[in-house]
Amino acid sequence: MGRGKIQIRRIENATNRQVTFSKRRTGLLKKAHELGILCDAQLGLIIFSSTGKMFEYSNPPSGLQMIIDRYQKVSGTRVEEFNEEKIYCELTRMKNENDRLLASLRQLTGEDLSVLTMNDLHQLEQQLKMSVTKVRSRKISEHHAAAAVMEHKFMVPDPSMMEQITYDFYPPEEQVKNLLQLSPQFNHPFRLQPTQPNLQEANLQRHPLQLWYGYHH
Amino acid sequence: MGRGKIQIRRIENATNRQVTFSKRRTGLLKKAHELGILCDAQLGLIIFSSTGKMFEYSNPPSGLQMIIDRYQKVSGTRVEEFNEEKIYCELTRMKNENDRLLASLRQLTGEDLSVLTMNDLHQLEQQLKMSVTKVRSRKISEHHAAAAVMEHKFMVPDPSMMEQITYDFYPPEEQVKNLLQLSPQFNHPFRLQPTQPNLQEANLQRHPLQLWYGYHH
DNA sequence: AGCTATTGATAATT
DNA sequence: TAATTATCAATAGCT
Repeated sequence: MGRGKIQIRRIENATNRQVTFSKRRTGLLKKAHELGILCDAQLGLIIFSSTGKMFEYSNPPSGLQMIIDRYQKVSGTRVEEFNEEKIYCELTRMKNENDRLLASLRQLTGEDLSVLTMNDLHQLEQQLKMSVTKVRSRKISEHHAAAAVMEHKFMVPDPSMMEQITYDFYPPEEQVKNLLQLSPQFNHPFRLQPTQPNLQEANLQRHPLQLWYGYHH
Repeated sequence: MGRGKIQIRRIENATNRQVTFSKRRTGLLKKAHELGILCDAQLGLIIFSSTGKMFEYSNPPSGLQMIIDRYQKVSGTRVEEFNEEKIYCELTRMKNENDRLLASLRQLTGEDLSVLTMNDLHQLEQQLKMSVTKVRSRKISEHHAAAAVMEHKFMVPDPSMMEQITYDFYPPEEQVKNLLQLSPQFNHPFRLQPTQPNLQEANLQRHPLQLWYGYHH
């Protein structure tokens, strides 16, 4: 229903996900509203975004709470007591997942290699070399794509340009910096130590329930 | 959205109303489902037809009751329920942290470079080169430490050994494998796709309360 | 936030 | 009721 068909699966790009969420949420609320009006139905809708923000809809004259009450009566399985233990288990599981990911990152950045055996180090080095290969390959693709845009056509690689291109791909050693301490405007995911907390959820930051610690500064 | 435009007002013809209700209800549920998947949102929907029949939807893995509970916590003002909402926020925050870490990993492994600009790619490549340097440095330290243990003393580097050492540090290309698909016994943190779930928390695995999903397979 | 090319949903009809 | 299809509506990709 747009410029191209999409697969119904989680949108990985956070920006796209947010934009799509906003658009489709609006569309969904409109559809819900229309259904209630057209067919004289009573309906309630609750949405929690991935950032924890809540949206709700209910068609007048009944409020969402009234619809929920009606639902509770019909379903009759009101769980009075929320199982907090399950949430804590989920938090624990996610924290461990986080720890694993962080340990992986620190190995891939060479920040912490303490637990690795000699054989692990061998394999890690190979992994890194493979990554470099992929990055270089991607750079070449990007370069060609950019060139195509500039020239409004795809360029046939010109041998006379290769030296310059090669030079571009391998900046002088003077440009080598610790990528974990990049300039503030550089804020891509592989930056491990952001200078500020994630402000997308300022409301959450105001209540920093720190159940665990160790990698949030 | 059909053979003709319609006004959004109650459909007086009962048959038409019922048919439209059925069609639009299906469409609404589909839209809700898609929104949940695409944008990683948690949502619940309750519909009562004009004849009193109830329909509901909630996106897995959380049930409608759980979403209602969460709604009650947010909309309600009871203090004892405030802490639970903070836990939800913490879960959300941690999930986003997880997303960031995973994105970083995929960049460091070259698995997903799609969002990076040419400049980012430059910096990422430098980061990877630096990692390789650190890994090699670590390997040398390890080698010396091992040698010291073997000889019960620290060895002074012997120029005649350096060739052999160097060879050890750079295995033949035939040994280069995809480190993300290592043998089962290799279970170090930088392995991104374990063949089995982390069994360190077997007790938690028995209660897999999956509040969200999208990157656990 | 706006703009369209496209896909998706559905009102009318069979 | 279900299937078909001409139309309208929603929205994906871009700017």
